[in-house]
Amino acid sequence: MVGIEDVAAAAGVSTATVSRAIRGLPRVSPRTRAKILATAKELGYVPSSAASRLASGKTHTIGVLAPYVDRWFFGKAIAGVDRELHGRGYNLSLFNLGGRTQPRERLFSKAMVQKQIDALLLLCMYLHEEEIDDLHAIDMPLVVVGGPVPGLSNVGIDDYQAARTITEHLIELGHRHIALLHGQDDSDLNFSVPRIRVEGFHDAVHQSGLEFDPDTALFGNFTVESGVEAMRRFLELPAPRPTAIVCASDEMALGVLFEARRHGIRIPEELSVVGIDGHEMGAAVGLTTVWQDPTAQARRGTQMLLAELGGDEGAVHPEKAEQRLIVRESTAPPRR
Amino acid sequence: MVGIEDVAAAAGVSTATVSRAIRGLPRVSPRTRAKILATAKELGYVPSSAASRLASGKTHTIGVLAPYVDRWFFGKAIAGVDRELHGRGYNLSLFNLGGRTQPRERLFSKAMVQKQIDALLLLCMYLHEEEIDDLHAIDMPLVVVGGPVPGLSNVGIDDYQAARTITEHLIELGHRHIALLHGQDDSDLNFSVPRIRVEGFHDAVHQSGLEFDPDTALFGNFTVESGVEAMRRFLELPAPRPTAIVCASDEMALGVLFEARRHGIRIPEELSVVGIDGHEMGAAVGLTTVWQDPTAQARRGTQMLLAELGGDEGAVHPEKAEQRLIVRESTAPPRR
DNA sequence: GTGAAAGCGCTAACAT
DNA sequence: ATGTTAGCGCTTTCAC
Repeated sequence: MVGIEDVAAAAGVSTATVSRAIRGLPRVSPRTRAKILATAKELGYVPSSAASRLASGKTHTIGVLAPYVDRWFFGKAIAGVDRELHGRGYNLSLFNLGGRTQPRERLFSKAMVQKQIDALLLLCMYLHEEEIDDLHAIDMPLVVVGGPVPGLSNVGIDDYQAARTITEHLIELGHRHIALLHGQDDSDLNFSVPRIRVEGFHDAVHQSGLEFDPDTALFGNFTVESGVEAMRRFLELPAPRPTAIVCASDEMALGVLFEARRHGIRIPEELSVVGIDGHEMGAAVGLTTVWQDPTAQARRGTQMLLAELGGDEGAVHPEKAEQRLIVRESTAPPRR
Repeated sequence: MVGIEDVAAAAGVSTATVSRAIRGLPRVSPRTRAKILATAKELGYVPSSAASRLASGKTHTIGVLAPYVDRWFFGKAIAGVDRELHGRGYNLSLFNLGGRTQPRERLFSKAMVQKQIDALLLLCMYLHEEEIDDLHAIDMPLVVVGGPVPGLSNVGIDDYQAARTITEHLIELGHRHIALLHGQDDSDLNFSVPRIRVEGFHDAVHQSGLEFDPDTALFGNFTVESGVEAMRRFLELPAPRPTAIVCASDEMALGVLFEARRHGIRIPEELSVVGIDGHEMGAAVGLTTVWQDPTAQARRGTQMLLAELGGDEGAVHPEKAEQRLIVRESTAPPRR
């Protein structure tokens, strides 16, 4: 295996100079640098990242902690991190804590994360109290993308406003009896996104002088399947049923839409359905939603991390992301 | 920072013993091991992965090379790798070559991959000739999950058979005029999955004595959006239009379904639609398909990699994955 | 602008 | 079962 010494010898310089030249550091004359780069290429030299990590203390790796990778928001976000890292010589290390039910190790301050990465990007997820504590104890640039985590900087949309916006859209159309399909699970006190969206919904309803019938609160877990099931339960509700459903995510809204069609319920004539997220399939089926861009959010978060690593203190800071109401064909005034 | 020497000193043993104890190697008495583990915990010792990598030459990291992370197959597969690695002390490093159009570096034999990982799991993708060559030159356990790459072991379904199966299902129902929506792009000679699926389709058609009208060959890129667009083009076809469409992926089939409904075309009465993959949303909308499980495939591939790293020579080998025709409500005999 | 040399914190022989 | 020690291949002062 050709090492830095071989290159140094072949180029007639010291290893120190080779190191500087390869990394593009100053204090190397153009001629020397050119010569070194040429011989390095000729010899097929590839620096040992292990040695470099040990000597420099930098891993040139960003860790991404995500609860899932095969769900819309997370897949998009990871793609964003990747795109931002790609070409900058940084690696992306993916960490997964497993779902919220499975037993999971406390790994924040542990080996898995510690010393393996230079910075951490956390995708919104279910967190236990102690995990949040661990997070605060981590001594490296850290940003969360998605829902806010108390005390940590995050890049994401205003979920409260998103829920209000979409609910008010329905109210403006004339709906007075609105059902809610949310992903709130009372055990998940620390996953704030579902809760915040629910709050936005309730506030919009109440401040419009309407009432919310608790019996029309449906539960899901943010998947299409849970939307399908929720719709089945909705159909068992006693008449008069709500004329609209606010879903806490597009994926659940899609499930609702699909199941509604299956039962011959015409959307939006008989039932208005809205979601939040801006899932691509929503566009294909005409789902009214509040759009957001997880990829862009993750890119922004990654940029902050990189800037902070580059010595730009304070580069990591909270930042609200773009969101936009997109009215399509799943909403209309109620018939009654 | 507390290092191995601190632990050794505090426990009254040598660093070598600490190393063995921590890694669970034999030749350490239970008492000693217990004592070492205790003091290590007490001191908050965390091994430096950089030092360990340098000294051992092992990175304990598996690289995953994927063209996308935010698409169904890839998200599921990455999740599978992660799940298999999780708990085994292995890290997952995600590499992305960028789409097929963007300029991309040749990174297989380069720094990004070399010396950063112990093994590579490749997710089926568009590969240039020279990239395949690079792949063959890589000196580490390597497996591909998904479509086959010439000369490399892969875990995946029989795409040819999947396409035949789904096409023959239509033929058995009585369809004689079948359109095809594929993802084949003639420039992508080396991404075999689209091509193989197309072959399966053609063979099924021809061997049933039917003819395929080239004008009913629609192109897409495996996304829902491209399915939507393809359906628009389908509707512009002169009558008599095909009575069924075979889509090379469920995502495209979903797009077709959505757009068909938008135009008031009743599925399956007026048009039968089939896909391949087993996408969750397919179940929700009643899409007939050939199901496969990318997560399981990736887990299997990862297991092979890990076994090979564990000294189990020949652990990596080609293996066909499970696939199954699932008939739902998007297919029926043609009306005419 | 360049070189010499001392680590970085482990692991792996080998010795005991 | 445990200790000794020589690296692993870079980076980084500090001299020159």
